[in-house]
Amino acid sequence: MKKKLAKILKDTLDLCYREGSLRQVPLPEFVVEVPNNPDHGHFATNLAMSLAGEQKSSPRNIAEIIIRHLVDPDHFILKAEIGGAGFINFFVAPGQWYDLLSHVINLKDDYGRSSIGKGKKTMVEFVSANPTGPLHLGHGRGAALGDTLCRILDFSGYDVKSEFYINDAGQQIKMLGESIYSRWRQFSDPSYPFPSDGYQGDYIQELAVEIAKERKLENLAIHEAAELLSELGKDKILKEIKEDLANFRVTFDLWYKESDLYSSGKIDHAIKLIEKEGMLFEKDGALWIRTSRFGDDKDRVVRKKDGEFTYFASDVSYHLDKWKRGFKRVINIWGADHHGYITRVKAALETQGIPGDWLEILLIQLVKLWEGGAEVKMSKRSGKYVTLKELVDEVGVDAVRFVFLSKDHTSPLDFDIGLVKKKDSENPVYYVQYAHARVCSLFRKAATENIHVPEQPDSTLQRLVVDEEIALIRKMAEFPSLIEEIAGDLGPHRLTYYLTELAGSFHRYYNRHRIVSDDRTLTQARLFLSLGIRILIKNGLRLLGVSAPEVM
RNA sequence: GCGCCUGUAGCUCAGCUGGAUAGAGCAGCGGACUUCUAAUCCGCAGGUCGCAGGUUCGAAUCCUGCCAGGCGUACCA
Repeated sequence: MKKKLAKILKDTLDLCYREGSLRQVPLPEFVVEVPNNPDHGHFATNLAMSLAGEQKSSPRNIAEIIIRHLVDPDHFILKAEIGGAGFINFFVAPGQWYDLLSHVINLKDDYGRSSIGKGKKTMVEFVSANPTGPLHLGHGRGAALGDTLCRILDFSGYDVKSEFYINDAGQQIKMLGESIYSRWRQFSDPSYPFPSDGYQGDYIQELAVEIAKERKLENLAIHEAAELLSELGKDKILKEIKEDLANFRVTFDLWYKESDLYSSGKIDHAIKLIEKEGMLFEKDGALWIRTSRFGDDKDRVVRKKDGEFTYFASDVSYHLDKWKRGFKRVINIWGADHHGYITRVKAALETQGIPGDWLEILLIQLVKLWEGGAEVKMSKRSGKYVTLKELVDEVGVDAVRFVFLSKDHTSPLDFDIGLVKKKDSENPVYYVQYAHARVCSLFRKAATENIHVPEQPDSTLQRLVVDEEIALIRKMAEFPSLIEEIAGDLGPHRLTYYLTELAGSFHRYYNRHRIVSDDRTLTQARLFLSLGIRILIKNGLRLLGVSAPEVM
């Protein structure tokens, strides 16, 4: 509806230019928005104010000219007024609202779907946890965000793929094997030393027990055993990670192994490409990329003097590979502690002429865990952190996803276990889900009274005249543009707020007005309205990966 | 030192990319279930938007400088 209004305004300006009542100037930026104050109409625009400078006339004057010339062949606008310093406030004709509600009901699950993505090939890479331990809450936050972005981008017409990058090469995997080996030896010899920076969690012992049952470790040399344990341990942990994610309603289209970059020679190839551009040099026995040419503080090592590639090397080659695979929009979700990495990766890509804005990196700020007023320190190595699985088992997928998604990812998330553990109430997700269940209950009630709502909305909609009813429909109208905006700015937390507001408006309406009553046509009209609410909540929750229960 | 993120009600956070009187949820106080689900609703109270300048018709939002907190600044991954 905002778009329709914007078009009317543009047509109106054209008319004014042709007529000479306004000086022809380039179209200024202006917005059509929903005012907070209902007295300010259903929609408002600042068009006249943003024209004022170029027109050398007062905003209110211009507003008056625009209102007088409004090009509105469909009688979309009921009335237009000047407000404040020069806002134009629009009141939309009631029939438009009924049309919109009908539209929602007809489209059902597809209401809000769009094609603005134009099939653009897009990748969202997220979680990408090292297969050296179970997922923690930070991973969970990234998982919820990435998964929801995929759902929203897909809904908005992007050709989107989700990918998990598996760091299955390098030092940390070696350390995993050594850690398991030590724990295994300690079963028979408690004094056997444990690596100082080994993985501390209980899961290491569990893996040792499990693998010892499957394989004979006794006959192997230390390094052979450790290598075997690396391999098997990594696979088992990865399997567990996949299960935890699936349980969290997160699935991936693609799993990409770091080790494949080595075995396929892609790292060597990437380095050759960079060398070809003259951006590679040798110093102190190591190989460096001239990332400082592209905004980095200093140059970075890709191959150490011991001949091993750095993690940075595989990351560069990984991203060059993403480019080669033809992705036009690439979104990475990283932990905030990786932010120092952004410039150097982008710099390395720029040596190949890949523009910096091709890669969108979202940094997830920390999830801080509180229990009983004290902070619970999390550390991947300590093994003391609460895992995603533990939290999900305790609170449920719906609550965890909703809470994770309800904050902008740029701000740290304080997660009070005690509070969220409570399964009964106090959790915003229940507020939204309850509205959905309530609507379902209304339909059950109506059925017992032998009231059946036709498939297609009809003229009874005209019985919807109360302010709250129009406000609800107006709220529904915002959904498609909200989804479009989120597909652009990647801030899905706004959807959780939207749903909370929508549910709130409905709860308020429900408490104030009787829906199923003796008045048949009114009942039918209100059930249509409720159906619209149900569709919106279900669609919104689906995009968040949260269920919409019919009974609570 | 340098870089990134953050600072809005007692607490946790929104604030639609510069708009009209800054909003929710918790927590506090007071109300509403013989009536469609009270996991709900209504009311009260709570703010120098970290501080100081600047940009303009207009700033929580943009620019600069401070202050405070978090994270990062490896030939680690």
